[in-house]
Amino acid sequence: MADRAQRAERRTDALSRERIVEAAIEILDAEGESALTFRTLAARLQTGSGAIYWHVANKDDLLATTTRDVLARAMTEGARGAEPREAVRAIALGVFDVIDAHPWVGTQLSREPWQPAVMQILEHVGAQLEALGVPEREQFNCASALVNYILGLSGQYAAGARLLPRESDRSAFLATMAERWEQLAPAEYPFVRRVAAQLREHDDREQFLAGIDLILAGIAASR
Amino acid sequence: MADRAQRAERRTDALSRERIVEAAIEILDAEGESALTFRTLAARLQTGSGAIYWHVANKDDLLATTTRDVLARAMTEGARGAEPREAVRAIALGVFDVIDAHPWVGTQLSREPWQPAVMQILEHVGAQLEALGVPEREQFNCASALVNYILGLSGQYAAGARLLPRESDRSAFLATMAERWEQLAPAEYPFVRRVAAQLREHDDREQFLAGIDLILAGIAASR
DNA sequence: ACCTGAACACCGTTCAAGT
DNA sequence: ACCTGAACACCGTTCAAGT
Repeated sequence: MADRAQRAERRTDALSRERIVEAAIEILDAEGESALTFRTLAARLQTGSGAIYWHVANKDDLLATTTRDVLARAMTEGARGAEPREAVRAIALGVFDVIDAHPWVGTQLSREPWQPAVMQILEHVGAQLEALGVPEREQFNCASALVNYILGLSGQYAAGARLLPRESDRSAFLATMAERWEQLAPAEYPFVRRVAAQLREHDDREQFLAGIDLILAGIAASR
Repeated sequence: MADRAQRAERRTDALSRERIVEAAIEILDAEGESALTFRTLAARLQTGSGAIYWHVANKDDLLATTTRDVLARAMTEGARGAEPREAVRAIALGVFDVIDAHPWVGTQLSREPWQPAVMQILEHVGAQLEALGVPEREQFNCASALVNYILGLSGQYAAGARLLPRESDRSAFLATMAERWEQLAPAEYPFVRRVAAQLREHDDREQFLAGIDLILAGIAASR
């Protein structure tokens, strides 16, 4: 009996890849990318920093796994059943919402090429193209365009969140940016100055979706 | 006379923002992103690492400047005169070629939001939209779609180059990737497995351009 | 005003030593 | 087999001291 209780307790306490990844996600969400170190992680798991290396290869491995895990949840939810155009929009919005909730995912997605998380997005987007009537030999280009657009926005959005003071909101950030745009040299930046007002009022999510729709329209047009 | 000669010599030796940025670009090009530290930079400039801080604010400042400088050369070249669709393609290809030649630029572009280098791309792309007949209130969305797509590909391409052994070429890298795609679980990755063969043969530059054309077609279609 | 370079406060990663 | 934690080889950045 004492034996069993002890074993059960041991098991709860035991380090594992899953527990490490879970703790890493918690730190990333609560305190941001810069707060995740092997020392803080070891402290939270009440172990030595070297112990972590028994379960994960290195920091890149750890970050790729956290990213894939968080993204996988969003990927399985949306995009079931729906009409293909709607499915693509749902996948894209799923990714957007994950990055809105966990900006560090956006950073991570553009750090390693063709990492598992990116493959998931590529697969789910690509799976819709057949139903959209895209010829086989153009499917790769179309999927690549959609994925690269999604990754590009992810990166910029995450970068914005990274330099956002924790309390301040996105609209204040956009207002500051818009002001900076308006102060650019008129001769060099006529276009940027013209759209500065739109930056202030714009909704990131809507603009993101507008880009997806543009690519979908392009796919439909060049079919 | 002696005085003048000395002054001239001093000037050549003197540290300056320009010389620092120039040396940083040389290191980045020759040895990659990980080789650029304030210590290697100071050694190459034959000075102390602290001296660099007199001329640049910090490493982010330095990297943002190197990125803007390298990109600015490409930006001013292409895209003059031409028909607006061609101009957009020329701008995009200009960015692609810069990143092909200096992969670290791709990494850098997605690290800070709306940095000078990104503003340059946005301005040049946006300036073509009026001529393309895009209504004012949609110009921001269209420019954003094009820029985010360009940045997304930049990031992936640079990430690929980062883990490429220095001697090996891109096609070997693609072959390895294609093999890995073919070994993914059939049930989970049917689409990716189907396009794996295309990955092996595909041309990055052409695929990049195909994406630009897709967005341009979408812009034309939803006009 | 500009430069030097040691010092500070960190990192990721390794590894001998423990259990 | 798994964990500990000191040690190693780095970083970016600061700053007293020099010229």
